[in-house]
Amino acid sequence: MENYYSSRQVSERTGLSIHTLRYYEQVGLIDGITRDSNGYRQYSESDIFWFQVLNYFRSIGMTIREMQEYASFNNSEVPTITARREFMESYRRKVVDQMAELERSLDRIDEKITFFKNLEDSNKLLQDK
Amino acid sequence: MENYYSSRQVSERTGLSIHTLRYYEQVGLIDGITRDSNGYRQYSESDIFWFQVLNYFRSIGMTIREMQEYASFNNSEVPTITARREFMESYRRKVVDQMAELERSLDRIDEKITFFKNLEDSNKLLQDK
DNA sequence: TATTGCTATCGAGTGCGCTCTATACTTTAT
DNA sequence: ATAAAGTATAGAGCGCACTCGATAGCAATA
Repeated sequence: MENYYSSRQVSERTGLSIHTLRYYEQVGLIDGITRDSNGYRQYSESDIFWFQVLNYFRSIGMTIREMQEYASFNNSEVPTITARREFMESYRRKVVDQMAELERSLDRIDEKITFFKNLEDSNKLLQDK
Repeated sequence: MENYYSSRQVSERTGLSIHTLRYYEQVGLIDGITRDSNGYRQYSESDIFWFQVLNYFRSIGMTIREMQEYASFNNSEVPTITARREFMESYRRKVVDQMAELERSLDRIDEKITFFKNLEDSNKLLQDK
């Protein structure tokens, strides 16, 4: 009595394109998808849930490679909650690093803007003479 | 009495690879580079200065397209200081937007981490019983 | 029954920003 | 004189994350 869903339905429920669903399968982000007698994919509820997780990861800027690492916890025998938390904490640090990098860029942009403002001011002074 | 520099020299002084120098020329980020009798490029001091500006832009995450827009000020007749300042202010806003996006990601990551921590805590409680 | 529409696979194409390869000519060092 | 090193062009390749196209089988509707 399990419900199955077509590619189209999963695409609509996850916001991922049908092509992306298959692409994620191809790169090993999801497996074990059942097929009907015609070879059509039958996605389960838990497949949809997993795609939603992947979509969440995508939305926070995670790379495919990083998702693959996370996905490997699914096939693991050992307890994975802690591993998952640590993975997220590690990813959090990457995001913090990215923000710091942007912060540095921002400072350098501000210097540039100040530089141009000073130029504009000197030009104005020249014209006032 | 102008000094000229070879690709290699410019590469060393700017930190850009020789291939990147030519690539930047190819996509129109720099032009008017003189050649010697054998067709070898002779970069001027101002070419080097411009490459350093481009490298700065690259370091703050600017795309080639954005650099091209900025480069167009070089060939402009009208006063460009103000245009350049406004361009940088506009780019500044993009960077601020990117930071806000990362900030949102960070919040969502923290939720996830909290979720896992709660799971770990309940597991611990179960084991203590 | 015919047409439309959904699904399948495989492989190519896209956009970004390089990066590298192949081939050929020139310059410099031994 | 020869070999090594530098420069030139044109075009291919790369890594990422899709995205699209071609072709074909299967399904639902008029």
